[in-house]
Amino acid sequence: MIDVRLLRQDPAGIRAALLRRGDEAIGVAVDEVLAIDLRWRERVGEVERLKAERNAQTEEVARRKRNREPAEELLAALKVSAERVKALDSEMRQVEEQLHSALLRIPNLPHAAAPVGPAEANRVVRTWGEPPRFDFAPKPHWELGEALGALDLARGVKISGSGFPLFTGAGARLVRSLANFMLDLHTREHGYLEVAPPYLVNRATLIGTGQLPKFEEDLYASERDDLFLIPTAEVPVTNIHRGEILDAASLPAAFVAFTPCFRREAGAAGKDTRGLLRVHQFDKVELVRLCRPEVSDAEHQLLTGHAEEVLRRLELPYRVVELASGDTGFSASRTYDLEVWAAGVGAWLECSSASSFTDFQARRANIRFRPAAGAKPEFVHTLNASGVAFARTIAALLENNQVADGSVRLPGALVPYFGADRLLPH
RNA sequence: GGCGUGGUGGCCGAGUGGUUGAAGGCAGCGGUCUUGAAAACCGCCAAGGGGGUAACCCCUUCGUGAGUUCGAAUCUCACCCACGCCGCCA
Repeated sequence: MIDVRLLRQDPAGIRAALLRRGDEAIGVAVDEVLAIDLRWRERVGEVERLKAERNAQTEEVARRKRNREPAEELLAALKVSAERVKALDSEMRQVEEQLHSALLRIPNLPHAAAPVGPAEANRVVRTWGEPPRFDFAPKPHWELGEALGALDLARGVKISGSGFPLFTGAGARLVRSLANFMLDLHTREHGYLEVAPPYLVNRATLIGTGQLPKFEEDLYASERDDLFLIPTAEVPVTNIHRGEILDAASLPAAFVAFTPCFRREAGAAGKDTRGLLRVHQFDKVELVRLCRPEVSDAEHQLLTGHAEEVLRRLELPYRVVELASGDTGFSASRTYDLEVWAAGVGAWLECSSASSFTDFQARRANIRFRPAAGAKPEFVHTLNASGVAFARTIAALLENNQVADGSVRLPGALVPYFGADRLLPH
């Protein structure tokens, strides 16, 4: 949620900044917020003056009752003004509700340093590693996975439908190895606290991180309970401290969680959906940080580095892409995508998104900290990054490390977790 | 699912329908004392919003919403949540 006071102070500037996202509808939404805010402020003054008057008269009644003085004529007048207050107050609260719900639909301000424009303006900021060369035609991961007995997509379809991969044998073990490898790296070397959060969350939680109210159709829901399957661990983990005032000494707070992620991918049908490229359920190790506002840019770089380290240890060539304003997600201010090279499909696959949310989520989720003892609470800044998502990483691992004999080599970092240095065909 | 108990400030915990934004305690902050610290004692300590250059003034908030009343933390109703017991179950 953006700060409505900033919007009041500099409507033109905020509007222009938001329009860097390239969506004209945002301008309309901003104008709507400004109009509602104006209406709200017109009413607040009047209602509060009326209430102050009523409160004073009510106190006078109390005083007279105590002194056993008559108060009949006051009581009659108060009956009338009480009705009036009630009417105006409920009208004002309605406007307030409108303002709040309109504000929840305004995206975050793009970071000043982010490139401006649509996805085509995304900028590659660095590249690591060399794409492997083959003296044969490298196969895509879905062929490799089937041949290795690691992936059974057809039966995943039977059980649940397209986009629900079934990992088997060495594939399932690879999933488990990756989870342990990443969790160990982030907890032992990067200082994260491991958490195992709920996978079903309520509306307040999803509003906190920004998935609701605007993107309900992207979520799987258990309607009877009004609960939703998490699209990412960012959602439950960022909400751990929702509604709390944190001690400054506890910042930065750093959490890591291994969870499945569930995405309906409504509207994405047919695009890059072969094999593991775009699925409805995938596993992910997620990093979440809460910090003081003044260090959030530095925290963002640090966090991105933590995610990159996973790919380096897995010896996967990758590039870091800074998203342009128009391609940055609703809640994010600035995002670096990590894209891993996959030799079989011959493409860069997004396997992590490292974002800074400034105070946008903190404001929605009401996560604050006290800068010093006795000082006013302030909103924290929130950040998160995948560290990293499994499905596409597995695709890249299989495709990049395939050998002519049909086996797949594993990077040294995974060997102790997997218990072997390669996957062998059946 | 059934029955029961309960939701009050950063935390614990009082609270007869009328100076209760809310006793008391803990934590925190400032001070006295002390070489320093601890202890003891004294004082200050909620959040959000509107207005004002400022001092400051005003409004709201005791799970949420509605109701009764001139006035609700307190009374009524509905809902939500937590805990306990029973039932079902990994």
